[in-house]
Parts: sequence; structure tokens; C-alpha cells
Amino acid sequence: MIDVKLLRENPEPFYDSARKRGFGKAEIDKFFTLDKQWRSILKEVNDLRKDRNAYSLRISELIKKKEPVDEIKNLVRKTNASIAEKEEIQKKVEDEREEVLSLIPNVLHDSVYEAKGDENNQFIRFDGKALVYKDDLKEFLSQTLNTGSYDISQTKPVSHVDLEEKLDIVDLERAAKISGSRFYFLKNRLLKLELALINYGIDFLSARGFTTVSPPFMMNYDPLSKATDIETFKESLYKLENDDLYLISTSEHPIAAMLKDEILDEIELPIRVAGLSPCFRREAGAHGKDTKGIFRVHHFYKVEQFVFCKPEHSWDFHEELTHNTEDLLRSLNIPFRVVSVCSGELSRLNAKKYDIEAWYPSQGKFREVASSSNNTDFQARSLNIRYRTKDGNRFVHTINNTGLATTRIMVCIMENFQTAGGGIKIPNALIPYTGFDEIN
RNA sequence: GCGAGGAUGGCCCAGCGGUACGGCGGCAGCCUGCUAAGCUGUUUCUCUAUGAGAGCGGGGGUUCGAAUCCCCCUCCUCGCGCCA
Repeated sequence: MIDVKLLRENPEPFYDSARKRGFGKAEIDKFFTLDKQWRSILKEVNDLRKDRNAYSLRISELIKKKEPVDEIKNLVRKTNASIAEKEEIQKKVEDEREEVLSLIPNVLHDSVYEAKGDENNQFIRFDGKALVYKDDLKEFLSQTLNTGSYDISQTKPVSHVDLEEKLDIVDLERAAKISGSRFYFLKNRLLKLELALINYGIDFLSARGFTTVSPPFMMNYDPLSKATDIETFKESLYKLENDDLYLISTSEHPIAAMLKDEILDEIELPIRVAGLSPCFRREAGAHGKDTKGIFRVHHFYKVEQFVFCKPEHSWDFHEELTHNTEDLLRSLNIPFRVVSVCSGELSRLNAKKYDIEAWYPSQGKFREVASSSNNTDFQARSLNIRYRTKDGNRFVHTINNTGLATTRIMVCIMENFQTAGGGIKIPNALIPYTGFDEIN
């Protein structure tokens, strides 16, 4: 949620950000109309309440003096009727106002490029050395603004889909039989690789000062809706039938909501939390996309980074979290690029977002493996997470970024580290965790 | 799942029909020639702000008036039961 006071005082940045994202000014205009109405009704209601309180006090005085009170009781009854009448209108206006308010997006960071469509995301940097099939070289160079270093492959690397089948490490058919498409049995050494990645990711972030948690995997509507833009993403969430519970799509949400309604001491900040959880996604809008293999599936494990901090530090932490993931990928020898997501592709909460995209040789493309967002005070305001300062309580800023999403990284490893013998080489950093150096 | 007890401001706790007591902590100030002790004020949210309204886990009800009484729900604690 945005800051209403700021919006009233200085609406320009809000109009500007909404426009850059491709929204009209209608929402903000509508908000101002409703806000004006709401405030005027609020005043009327409060004045009536003031009267009612005075009468009530008078009654208690009269009773003490043993004087009659019937007349004034009637006065209170009448006032209460007026209050109830006005309150009904107020409630209606207030609900509408809240709804419109929740649609107004966060103010963008100045550096965000104004455009629509992922193809307009701004290239920031490339890191590593990519294995590029000769026919994909042009695309690779264009995607890295000619800065990417690479080794040319004369043959097309085997796709992860084929490897999964050939090495007997994924069973999609039987999973489909019992759960439908986009489900999977992970088998044998690939399962060990997943466990290794999880442990590696947790150790990696733990060493960088993160408290590690495994959060609840289901959440109630209220905290979830405050941690994210739930109306937009409802169709991508699994909802439980008999309970007010949703399966989480990322541990960002329970971690963010963990401090809901709390007032922190200044010295507690920053709070770095690394979360491990399965992430459940319906992928409802993704029909026909990545239908084979485990690249896009209904659940996967993710190690997530999250930071609560003071406003003046959030841009530094945004870079820090981005660099953490880059370092992690680098330590696994995975080539990647970082892009700054353009204005039209950001969620309402994001002030700025980097996507980190790994290179997938058989696809000849960079694909998203991590997403690093600064939500400034937007998420914290909805969740009411504050910290105490000399000059009163202020909202914290929240920043989140993927640490490591298992299925995406496993696919990446399969595609990037194929051996001559048709196996998959395990990155050195992971060997202590897997106990083997190749899947074959 | 059953029974009992509980949820009050940042924290602890009192109040149990008349408009939230007190303590701790934080902040501001006073005093004291000291990093002590003491004193005063303040501490949540909203509004058109020297003023007012709301707020005692959430929602409803009774009443002129509800933290207080009644009903429903949620969560916590302790027993009992069941269980990986």
C-alpha cells in the first residue's frame, strides 16, 4: 500500500509511476474523489460521536445526583440512529476507497526504464563463460550486448528433457498419472542433487549473516493478501477447500508477514532472513509454455533471501541481495546475465526489480532463475511493520531475492555441464554435498 | 477432538457496566559539577488537528453507556485423548 499522506501532499510521483507502468490516472483520480467524500463523512460521524459521548457523561452525572435521565436517553437514542445511518455510508465509501487505494502502484525508482514487455528489460551485466551452440551465437551476443564471453559448441547440447529420461532421474509420466501435468518424481542422483543444492544454498546465505528459517507452507488470506498483490496473483495460487489457507508460492510471503503488526527497535535492523520452502504454483497462465521436463512445474524448493531494513539502506541491500545470488551462481560456474526489469513488467509492489537469468545452452536462451525486488515501504505498510525512531515510528523497507530455486538450477546444471559420455558433471562446490561428481 | 484457564498500549500487569490503574523500557526535558539516583511530560491509529474520534484478540448482541454482561469465531497455555 502506498502512503496516503504523501499522495495527498505530492501526487505527481504517483501519477508518473502509474503512467510509466501503463496504468491510467483513473485510479488515483478516483481515489481522490472517494478520499474527499470519506473524510467529510468521517468528520460528520466523529462530531455525532462527540455529542453522544457528552450525553453519556451527562447521564452518569445525573444518575449520581439521582436526577431523571429519560429525556437525555432519548437524545442519545436519536443520535445513535443518525450515527448508524452515516456509518453505513461511511463503510461503503471506505471500502471503495480502500479498494482503489490497493490498486495504486508503488513509486518507481528513477533508474527503472520506461517500457512494456520483457524484451525491453535493460541489460546490466553478464558473468561467466557460456557454452553457445554455433547457431545461437548471434542471439547470445545480442542478449549480452556483445559483452558475453563464450565457448562455441559445434553440436547442439542435449536438452534437459532428454537427459532426464535417458539418465532415469525424473519420471513425469507416472507423476502425470497421479497428479497431472507439471508434476514429477525426482529420482536417484537428481534427488541427491536437489538436497545438495538446498544445503549449499542455506550454508551460503548462513555464512553471509542470514538467519535461516523454514516457514509455514500455507497462509491465511489476510496476511497473504498484505504480503503480495493477491487479487492479481490469485489464479496462480492453490487454495485449500476447507480452510482459510493458501499454499505459498514463495517463502517471501510468510517471511514478510512474519513481522506483521510489529514495532521493531532500531538496533534490530537490518534483519536478514533466508527461507527454505517448497513453492506451489498453479501456472494457470502458462499453457503450452515449457510443458516438458521440470523447468516449469507446480512445485519446487527455493532458498529465498529477505531483508527488513531502514529506508535509507534499502537500495544498498537491493544490490547486496542481487550480488549474493550472482556470487552463488558464479560459485557453481553457471553463466548468467542481470537485467533491470522495465516499468511495464513490475508488480505493483516493486519499486525496482532485477531478474537474474542463467544461460541454457540447449534452449539457446537466458531464462530467469532469480528475481531481486525492492518493495521499499509498500509491503511493510500493508503488513504494518514499523521500527521506532526518535521522531516516531516509521515503516521498514523490504527487499527480497531468490537465492536458489532447485528445479531451475538443476535444469541449468544438466544443460551446461554435459560430459562426453552423456552424463552430467556436478559443479565442484557441490561435490561435498552430493558425494559424487557426475550423474550418469 | 474433549475439558479448564487465558488474550488489555513496545513489554509486564490492574480494572470485570460510567469512558484504560500502575510498573518496566524508549524518547524529550528538568535537576544534580559525574554513564548514579530523582522529578516532569510523552509513548497506537485516523481526521479539516491548541481540537476531536477510534482502539482492551476478531465479529455480532444487550444497554443511554461495554475492556467489563451474552453469543459466535480465532489463537495461546495446561490437562486428557488420538497420532507421524
